[in-house]
Amino acid sequence: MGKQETRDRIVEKADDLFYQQGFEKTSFADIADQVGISRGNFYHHFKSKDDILTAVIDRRMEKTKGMLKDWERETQSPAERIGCYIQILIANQAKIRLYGCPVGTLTAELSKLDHLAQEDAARIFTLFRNWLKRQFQQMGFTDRADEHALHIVGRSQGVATLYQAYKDDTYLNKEVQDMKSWLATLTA
Amino acid sequence: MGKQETRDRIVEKADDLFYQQGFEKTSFADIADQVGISRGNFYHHFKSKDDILTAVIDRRMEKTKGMLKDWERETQSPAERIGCYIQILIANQAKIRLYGCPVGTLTAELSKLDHLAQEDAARIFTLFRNWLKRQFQQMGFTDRADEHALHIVGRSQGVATLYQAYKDDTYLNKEVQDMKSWLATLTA
DNA sequence: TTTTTCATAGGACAAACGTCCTAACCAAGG
DNA sequence: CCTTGGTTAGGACGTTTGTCCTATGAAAAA
Repeated sequence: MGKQETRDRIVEKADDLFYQQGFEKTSFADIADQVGISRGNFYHHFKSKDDILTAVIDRRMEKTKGMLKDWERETQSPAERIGCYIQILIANQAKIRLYGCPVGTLTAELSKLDHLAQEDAARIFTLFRNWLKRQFQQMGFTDRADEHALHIVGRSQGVATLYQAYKDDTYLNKEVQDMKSWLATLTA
Repeated sequence: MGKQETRDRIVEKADDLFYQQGFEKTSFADIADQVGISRGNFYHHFKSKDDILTAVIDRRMEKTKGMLKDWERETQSPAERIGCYIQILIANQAKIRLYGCPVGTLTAELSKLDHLAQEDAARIFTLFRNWLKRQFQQMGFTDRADEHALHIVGRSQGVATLYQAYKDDTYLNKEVQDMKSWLATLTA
């Protein structure tokens, strides 16, 4: 197997495990089991666990960029695009129920560990933030575009956290609806 | 030193460390160093690490109950009491900046670990939820009291998460103000 | 004073951790 | 064919983990 392929599979499985178990809890043995390679072989691809974390964050960045591009292609208006963002809570409902928001839980964990990569993880938030900001700007909100962007990112985070805690579908749907109403009244 | 005193000091320090570093990351050695006792001595007070976690959650429950009682004593109206809750974000600003919300981050971590105590941790949320619900009921919201309670708990969570990620004081203040405005329009 | 109780220290224990080394393997190039 | 380059498996390493055992010391009970 080529080097790149193995590397990609390591990053993919590490990504899943970091999300499902947390970074600290996930060991090389866990990742090796999932990928199907030996423990010692890791250091031919990554020089440390932190190195894998960096690769995982890069991967999430790229995947997020791709998703945002997809949304732009699939929609007609900026308001509709913001709707796509709000809708992730529903689209990823099953995973959020178990593991929370991948971005929020990782930044929180890395922040506690005082890990250097915390800022990198927060950049995924920034990706959404700036993209949403652009949508609000296109809607005509020149001054408060960034403020609105942060607002719905924050609210989504809160909903994800509480949904993970309570696993209450009614709450999730209600809040998603509420955010969409907020967006609608903003437009009007 | 009496048994109860040592036990209390262990729980107190463990509480801090679980908050600051996370449960998984915190070892017996960490706690022992903070308390100033030997590692082996732990098992005279707790039979496992999970046992300490249970004690820490109990402690947080009691402290939360005390805080809610304080708020009831210090205030005149239910709306003012809800204001106290919103204000925690400001009161605990310095800690939230570094470690996030103690309740939200713990439940998220335990949920990923598939830990039995996850439900116990979520009960601290319920403490706030039911208390807020009662305040909303006293304000006259009979039907939507619980809904409103969950709403502001969720929003606070989101603000805490994003504040921990960005450490942006302007955002924090803006969102706190926004929640207070929401409360005010609800009253009107 | 002698005896008993019990909180404590310190180390043993196996397992797991991240890291590193080396020998075997296999495909491509000569 | 043989040689080379790089991917791989497997295990060694020192450390740290949660857990447990035992001897010590001091205070309380006799």
